[in-house]
Amino acid sequence: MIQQLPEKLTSGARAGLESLYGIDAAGQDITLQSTRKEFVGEFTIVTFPLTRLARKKPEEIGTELGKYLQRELPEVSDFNVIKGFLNLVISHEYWIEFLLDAAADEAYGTAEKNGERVVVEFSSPNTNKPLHLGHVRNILLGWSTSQLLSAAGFDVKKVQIINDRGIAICKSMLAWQRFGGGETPKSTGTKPDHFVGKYYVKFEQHFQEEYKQWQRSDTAATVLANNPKQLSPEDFWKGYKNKYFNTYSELGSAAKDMLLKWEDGDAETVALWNKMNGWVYEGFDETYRRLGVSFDKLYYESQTYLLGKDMVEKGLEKGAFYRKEDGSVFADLSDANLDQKAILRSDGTSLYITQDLGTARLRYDDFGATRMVYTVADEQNYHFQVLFELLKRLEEPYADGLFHLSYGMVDLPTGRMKSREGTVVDADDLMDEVIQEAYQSSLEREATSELSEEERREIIRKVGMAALKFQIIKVGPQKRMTFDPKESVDLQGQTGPYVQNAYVRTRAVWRKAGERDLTAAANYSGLEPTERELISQLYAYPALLRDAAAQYDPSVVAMYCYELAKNLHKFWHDVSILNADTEAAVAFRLSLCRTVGNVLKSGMGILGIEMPERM
RNA sequence: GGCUGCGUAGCUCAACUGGAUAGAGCACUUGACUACGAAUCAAGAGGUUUCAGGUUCGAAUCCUGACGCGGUCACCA
Repeated sequence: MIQQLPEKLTSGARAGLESLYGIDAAGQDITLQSTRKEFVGEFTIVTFPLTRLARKKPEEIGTELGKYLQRELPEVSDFNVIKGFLNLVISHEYWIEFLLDAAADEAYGTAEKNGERVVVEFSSPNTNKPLHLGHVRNILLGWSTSQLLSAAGFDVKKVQIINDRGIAICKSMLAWQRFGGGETPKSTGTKPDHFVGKYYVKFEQHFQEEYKQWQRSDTAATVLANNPKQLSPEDFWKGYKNKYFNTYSELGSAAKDMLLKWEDGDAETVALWNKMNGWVYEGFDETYRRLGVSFDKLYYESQTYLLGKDMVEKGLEKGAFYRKEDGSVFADLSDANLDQKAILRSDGTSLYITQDLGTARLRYDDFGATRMVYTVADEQNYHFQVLFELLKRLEEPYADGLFHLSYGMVDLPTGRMKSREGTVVDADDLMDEVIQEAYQSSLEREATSELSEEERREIIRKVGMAALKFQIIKVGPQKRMTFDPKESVDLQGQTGPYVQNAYVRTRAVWRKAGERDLTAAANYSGLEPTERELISQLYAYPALLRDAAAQYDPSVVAMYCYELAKNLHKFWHDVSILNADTEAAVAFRLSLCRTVGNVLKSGMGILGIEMPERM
């Protein structure tokens, strides 16, 4: 279905301006917005900006333009003017026809395939510890954005780059080797990624212990005495930790040795590395499965970390980069307000940014995508500015389609999550918690009592996950958010289950209605305000999806679903459906329920939230 | 300190990108189940949109400055 009302109204308004005032309005912006719900009408034209052109008061323009539109456009049945606002009422017939069309269209709202391919990266964890709340926001955001782009017509490929190498995983490996005593996830009954994470923590504990002991040594005393800023020992040692790790620490050098061995391809080390990463992936897979997300392709840093040198060469040839005397390669981005940036070390080895250049190219070669979206927290804003600028200077074919889906970090009510202070909220625990809460809540209800135990468990899972997901996705991506676990288990108010409940109601009434002949719906007359509200909201859905996709912002969809659900609940309360006065009203309202249900399911589906048939 | 983002009800968030009396939810107070499902609805209370200027018919939104809170400034990732 083509959305044309806004275009018709604005072009009609332009024609009106020409006919009424002889203004050449071809290039004139017409401010069209949806009418606020305290006023009558569905669309509003703001006439303030037109006063200069027409040389009349805003009210007069509103009235004259209103009359013109009512006369010229069959879709406009009435209007009213309040100050500089011309509120247009859309005709009953138009709405009914629209609704019946939409009710018959299963895919209502989603766009035709546009043939353009986009790669969306999200999650991209390290393999040394389990996923936590921060990853959850990343994953939900990346996933829902993928779905959104897909609904907007793109051919989406979902990828992640797994940071499977480096010092972090070596710490876990070393700790397990030294302190593990041969235990395994199976032997301890631990989820495998948590098992590996436990050894990462264990490494840190032993390291801290070692560090404390060392601080009492003579060497340490000398270091402390030479402390240039005269800090207190406590503060000094805090900042010295990395230096200690790299120079004096036995555990530190053992971990670094392990990394070197890994880089040399030492068979034993690589086997250990494979074993522990394998455990982590097993655990991640389960978490991803529970979150309901999947990927089209996984990139592993161990296979990409040497990439990018050909890009460096290309940059040198193009004159975009330059080589210093010591052999290092830099790009001068100062004209883009981004400074000098190192691209290659003087020993010729890659940097993080080098690797990202190579990976971008690799993805292009793999998928031929003209757009790439990176779902990464806003602490890396600068990095992506640099990366995108470099790719632009390399004149890569996808350079204009790069987007950093930057999002704010997740805080707890107690402040920032800190692994060292044990305040990190684990993803698996969090899911358990919300599902448990949904279970408690379901005990008070009868609605699902005749279902089997298994069906009820499935509903409870959907409800709990909806609460968690909606809570996170409804916040705009750029915004740093405070996540209160107590609120995430709320099932009432502005929540996922609230929206689910609206859907369930639309399904319940249909179950009761059975098979029906709905042809009478076309004869319905006398739209209630709550029905008009629902219809114009449904009408806005396709454009809303398009805009949300253009902005890479799934929170827009979440808010829309909430508003639609809210109006459905109000409608439900205000009017009778099956007991309506006329057969036409029954048929019409059933159609309305069907379409609202479809759109709710579609919108929430984009967010990765499943709709139960009962709850 | 340079660059950058943010600051809206007690709390968590909106505000169609410059439009109407700044809206929701939670929490608080009150009312509605003999109704197609009350995980619902309705009502009340809650605001100098951090502050001070400016731009204009009109500012939470744009500009300048101040204050406050993040992030980032490696031949780390």
